[in-house]
Amino acid sequence: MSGFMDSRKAAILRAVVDEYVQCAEPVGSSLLARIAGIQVSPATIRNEMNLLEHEGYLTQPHTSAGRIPTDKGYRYYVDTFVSDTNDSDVMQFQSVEEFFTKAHGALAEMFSDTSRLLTNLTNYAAVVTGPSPETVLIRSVQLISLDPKRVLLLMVDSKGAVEKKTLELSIEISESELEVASNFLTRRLRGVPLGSLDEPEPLGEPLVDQICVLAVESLREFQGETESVYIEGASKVASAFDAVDTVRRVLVTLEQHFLVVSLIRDVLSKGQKVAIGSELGIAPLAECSVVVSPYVVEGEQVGSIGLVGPTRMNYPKVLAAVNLVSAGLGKRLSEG
Amino acid sequence: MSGFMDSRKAAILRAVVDEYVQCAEPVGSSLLARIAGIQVSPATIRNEMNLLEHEGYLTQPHTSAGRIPTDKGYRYYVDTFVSDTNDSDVMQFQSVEEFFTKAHGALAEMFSDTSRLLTNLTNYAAVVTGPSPETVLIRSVQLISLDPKRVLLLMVDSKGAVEKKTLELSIEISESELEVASNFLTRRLRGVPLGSLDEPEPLGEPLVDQICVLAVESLREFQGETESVYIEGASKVASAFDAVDTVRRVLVTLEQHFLVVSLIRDVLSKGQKVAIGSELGIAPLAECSVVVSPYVVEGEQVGSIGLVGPTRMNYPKVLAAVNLVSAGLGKRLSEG
DNA sequence: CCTAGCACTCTATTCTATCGAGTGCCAATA
DNA sequence: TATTGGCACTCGATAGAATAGAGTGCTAGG
Repeated sequence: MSGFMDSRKAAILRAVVDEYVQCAEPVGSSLLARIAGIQVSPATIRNEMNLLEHEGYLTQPHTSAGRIPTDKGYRYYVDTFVSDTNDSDVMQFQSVEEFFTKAHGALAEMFSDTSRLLTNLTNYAAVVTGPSPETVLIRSVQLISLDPKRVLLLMVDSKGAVEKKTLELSIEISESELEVASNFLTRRLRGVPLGSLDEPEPLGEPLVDQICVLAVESLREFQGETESVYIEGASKVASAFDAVDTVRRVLVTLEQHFLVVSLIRDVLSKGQKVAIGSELGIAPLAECSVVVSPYVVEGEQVGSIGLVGPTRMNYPKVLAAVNLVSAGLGKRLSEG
Repeated sequence: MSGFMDSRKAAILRAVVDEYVQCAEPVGSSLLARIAGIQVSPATIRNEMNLLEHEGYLTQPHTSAGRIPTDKGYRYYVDTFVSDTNDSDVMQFQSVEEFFTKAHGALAEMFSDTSRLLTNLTNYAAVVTGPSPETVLIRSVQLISLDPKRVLLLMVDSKGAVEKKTLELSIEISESELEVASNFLTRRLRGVPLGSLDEPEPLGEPLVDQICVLAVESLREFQGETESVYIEGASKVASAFDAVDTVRRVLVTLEQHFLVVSLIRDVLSKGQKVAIGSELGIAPLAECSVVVSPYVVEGEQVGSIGLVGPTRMNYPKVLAAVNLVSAGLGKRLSEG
């Protein structure tokens, strides 16, 4: 067992992945001999494939079938043959470019539209996570009277997102007092990260102070809510697998947003952009791969986009799409 | 052919639907004779079922199988046996009640949480449509300075929803001028329906007037964006059908939000709460039924909720759930 | 080191036979 | 006249056997 990957073995592995991704059927030695740029006989290819199987890169569904890649096989393929540079074809590039120049509107729509764009580009499920609360700064705080005992708290953050909440008061408060409180809060909290809010010093006016305390309390709650996730492409999942069981399992998993978010976070924290099958550590997603990319706004990484498809996916194309969309989103958000 | 539905035939039809909804298998005469409260022999039941088939209420998958209901059969069942009153069981009622008393937060989250509630109650896909722009009144308009030449326009509407847009100015404007404009716009536009905005009379200050015109223009654009749809429960669709093709078709259709919205609108406009299979007039949803209910806020019907499941669904339970949730949502929105 | 040849394995397909659920019809019955 | 037991019939579902073919591993010879 020469547990070592010479260039011919690598070429064969590559060809198996390419072929299987395209046709979804186990690929045999004779097919490879015909197709690939490998000028050796099927018998030689069989020998190599045998080695590749023993080393864990390929597997056989059954004795008399061709080979399909294992997760380890995909991993080698991705690490060796898929470049992370944006060498995508021009058509895609243009459509993405166009999308981001035309796109405007609220942040939430921006994210969900981006998610839809990515799912349509790739035909797999797309995930876009909004900015995490640590990177969000408070820009403005407004208090708007709904009726004498209820006030709407509005917060605008540094990314232009708006959060709101209704405050219930035990006592009545006048519009002018609200204005004082609004101004005080905005002046005091502008530029403060949403993640690190402390109590404001009292102003001396009991009514205003009371509402300020209430407001800061509520602002803290926004911390959790700014964690937003946009997942699109359920129908693509149904197209990607032919066992309805698998479809169900994957969709159920994707509906647990926190799970998807932490999954993406985990992949990124390992410095990876791709995670394959068992690498995900989530049983229902054993047949899935995830491709992720953070996006950068004004030099700062604020969120990430991801893609969930079958392990048997076109990695080069998907990686290019994810890179492109994350770059586009970052650029767009830096401008607006 | 006595093309007339006596009470025994109706009872048999009812039993077929009940049984088929529960077991998903064609039901035969002997099973019915055992189960149902019908005290006649299988032979008699066969005769009745034969009639029901010829009249279009039942059908046979193949000669030697039991019967399953047709769309017409389901329709008769719903019209005859399913009451539209809220006689749901107490457990459900409590959990829904609890949800709506605890629920708070932004309108968008309210809707998507409601959609999730309904999909979890019923195990089918849920749709919640937000208020249509005609019924929305402006409550407050705020202008917030981002930098000297850019201003964030915020609008709060009568339902507590917030819309925002960044305005790009050709000239610089001071914070105090912004405050004047904010106050003017709020005073002038409070209570005006978003659907019918006209130009404000000029105030005399050119800078302020210019930004007011710009703001009103932008407010008009919000009209389209307040039309919101929240669809949840893709994984439930995957569980409801066992043909992956059907799952794919249904999911693709549900992703076309405008289609779903107009579907619900159509059903409601006919004064119906249930539409079954072919009645929907949408080929990919031939195997689906839709249950809808408008919800009422402060006496006015502002939106609707809907449910999409297989024709073979538990209509009484689903109708109760939809009614309950729509009532809860309406009540909650009337308060907040 | 490569490759042609060959025996072998195992799936997928086809065909047949059989089983059994459920029917429609008819004659008997209350 | 309405109901029912009896019965022949239909047809899908299941199982078994035979076949074809794809692809393999191994070996021996270039």
